[in-house]
Amino acid sequence: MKYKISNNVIRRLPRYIRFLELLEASGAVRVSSKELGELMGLTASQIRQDFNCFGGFGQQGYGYNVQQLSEAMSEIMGISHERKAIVIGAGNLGKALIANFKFKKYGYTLTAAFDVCPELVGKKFSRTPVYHIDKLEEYLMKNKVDVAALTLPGETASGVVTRLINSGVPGIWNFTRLEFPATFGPARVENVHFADSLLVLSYALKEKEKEEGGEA
Amino acid sequence: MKYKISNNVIRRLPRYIRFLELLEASGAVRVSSKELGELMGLTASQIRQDFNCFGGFGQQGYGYNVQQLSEAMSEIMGISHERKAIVIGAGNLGKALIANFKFKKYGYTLTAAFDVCPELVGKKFSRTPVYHIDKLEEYLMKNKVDVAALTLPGETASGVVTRLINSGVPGIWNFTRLEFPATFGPARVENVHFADSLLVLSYALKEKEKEEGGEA
DNA sequence: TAGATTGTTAATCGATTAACAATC
DNA sequence: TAGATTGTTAATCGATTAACAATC
Repeated sequence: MKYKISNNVIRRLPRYIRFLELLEASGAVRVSSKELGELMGLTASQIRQDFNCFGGFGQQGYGYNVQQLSEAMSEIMGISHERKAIVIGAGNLGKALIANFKFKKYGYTLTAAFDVCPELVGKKFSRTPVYHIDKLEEYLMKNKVDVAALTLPGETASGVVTRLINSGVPGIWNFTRLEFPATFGPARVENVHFADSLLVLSYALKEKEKEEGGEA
Repeated sequence: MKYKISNNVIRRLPRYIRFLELLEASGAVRVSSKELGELMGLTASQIRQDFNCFGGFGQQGYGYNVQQLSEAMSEIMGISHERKAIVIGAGNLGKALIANFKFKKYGYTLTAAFDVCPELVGKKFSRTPVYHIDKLEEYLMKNKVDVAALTLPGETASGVVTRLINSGVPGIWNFTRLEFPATFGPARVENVHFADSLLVLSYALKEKEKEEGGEA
């Protein structure tokens, strides 16, 4: 169970969790790798290989217990670590995270937001207080923070990342147009680039149009 | 130049574009696969292989012209198709897209937003009018739409997708908690799941902690 | 020309799929 | 027990890397 798990596998795990929760919600108690594969568009073989990176969750002749498997996957992703998050930048995207993102569901408590805008500082959104970004170090000194979500303009992001790392924040969830390396000094970074996915969609549309043009 | 390009390559292209634009902005005129590889954390070999899926953009002994290459990549992604987009759901995330996302930069014009909320319907955000979702079919009848961004609650997303597809919208940019297949009937779908990336970050943090624990 | 770097072929590596014995 | 389905090994496939001749 303990060597290096490939990145491909890791990135499939959250997807497994989502589908398993869906199954759970629909009342399914057990699922076979074949059924799950059909649902998710994967081969049964791949699913079994993926799961067996972490040990045997199934039972021959039966399949997998949906709830048990779902919990095991969540556990592997570290959902029970009781982590703390902050949001930096309380613009629309920051507010979207504050108001709608289910931090709790993924093991996080959102403890604060930061912004420069005087109209926002001092307010609360969905019970999350907004502090001035100048108070960042002070806050980090007093409060453990595992992940900072960057929802601020790209121009200012670079400096903020330096400050976060200097204050020992280990996780950066980056929504800005900048990209930081996955391992950035002592920190771990996840970059989310909306534009990338829109471009991939554009490409798919182009391909589709070509196919249709070709057929006609 | 014309067979099937692998998904891995396609998903790397937007990233190439981003780094090339960065280089361009920094005033670089030429770049070698070696330099670009060091910048992006890829091998020079892989970069040359990727580019050569689409034909020879470089020049032996010289490298690649940054601007030319960047434009060629953008072109491959179909950036010049002059596409139209709408946003469905004008909550925080919808507003974030409307206000901050550079649709133009990626070849899109954002033409409308839709919502159910009476406080929003009839208003404009950053020059984008918000219509009632009941008017969706009417709007789609009169206006070509290539991509609909779904920034509404998951509960209502499924029905909206059916309506979009019935009205012939070919592209779905899905930000809800639901997941649709990449090819969903005649439509092409890109799913964006914030939670997936946060979980991957959680996993990375867990690994980091384990390493540090191990060393100590 | 000599040096650099591409485009491209060949080699390697890793990931996915297939197969099947183990076993519930 | 017979049937189903896992866990796991072996085979295949595809993606990445290495190598090098072509050429700017």
